[in-house]
Amino acid sequence: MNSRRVRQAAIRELLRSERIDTHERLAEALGRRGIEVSQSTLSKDLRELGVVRVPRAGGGFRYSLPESRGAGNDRGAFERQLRDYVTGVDRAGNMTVVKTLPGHAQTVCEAVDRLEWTEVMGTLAGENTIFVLSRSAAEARAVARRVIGLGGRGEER
Amino acid sequence: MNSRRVRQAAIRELLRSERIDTHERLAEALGRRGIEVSQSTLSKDLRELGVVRVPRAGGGFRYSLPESRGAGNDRGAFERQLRDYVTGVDRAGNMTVVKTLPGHAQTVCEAVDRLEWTEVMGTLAGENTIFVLSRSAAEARAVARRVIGLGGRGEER
DNA sequence: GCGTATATTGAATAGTTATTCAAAAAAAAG
DNA sequence: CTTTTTTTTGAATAACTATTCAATATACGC
Repeated sequence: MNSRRVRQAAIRELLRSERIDTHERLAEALGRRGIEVSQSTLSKDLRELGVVRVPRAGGGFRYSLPESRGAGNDRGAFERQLRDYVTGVDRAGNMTVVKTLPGHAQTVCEAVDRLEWTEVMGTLAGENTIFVLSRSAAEARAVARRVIGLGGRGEER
Repeated sequence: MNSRRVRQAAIRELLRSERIDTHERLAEALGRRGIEVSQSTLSKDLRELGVVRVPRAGGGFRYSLPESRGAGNDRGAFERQLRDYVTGVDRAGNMTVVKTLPGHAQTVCEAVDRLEWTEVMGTLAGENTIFVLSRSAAEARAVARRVIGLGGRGEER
């Protein structure tokens, strides 16, 4: 049959472009594209596609495809990591402090490194905190702004 | 309080060493280590740790930590990908055909490349199929054996 | 074509996970 | 130490996802 592959292709496309968090919403989104499908079938589809439901920093979830990690410099993926794992941003002098979900500092740190922002001199990751060193306070402010811009909710408490 | 962090550390350790697929089993495993905890608390813990439930090739699931991908040549990670995504292995002459979950061929292919097995001359990935070219049938047989050895048929851990 | 094997599907249901809410524990403030 | 505030926790429950099973559709062999 054909519709299965067609549907799974549509699912891939959708998950890449939209934030979807339940089978039901996925079914709705597919419906808008003229593809009617039941929740149980979606469950099977998602398993086959290896789709995973990742908790997002701000609460809620998002389905995520296992991206075939290309050359390893996929800017979008790094930014997504910031968006998903960063819980707060603060700054002191030329140092930016980025807080992440526990256990994710290493990952996010790596992402920051790979983004190769000019304002970043170096980084250091702990358990759930990253120190980002800049040459000046102005640059650090820029770093904080960039992180917040990606959705890493700035300044808490 | 303290027990929360202790528990989450234990969870990390457990998920790295054991194949766990439900909160309930996780609670049991923790119980064996003297840590009593409810399902609802585990739900919160797993969210905070960013743990994800990945579908396994042979059926079933496995909780997985978001590994901080190190230098990008983590042998264990590559082998895990084979174990999790490969659904079948076959061979024809000096060509090994590896079947994967739909959409995972690229990923698995990358992993095979990075493992740098001497018997592998080159690889080519489609949608859910990989062709692995070897210099001889004997080598191809070796490749197939290695893949199967990693559980390329949905094994136990 | 026809019959048979295989695959796909959804409704119902079973199984799992997330959230709510109130209690209790810790931490902070006085 | 006492009061107040914040955090952590589990029971109950809501929400969501996986599986079963029977129906239907498709591919296959003849």
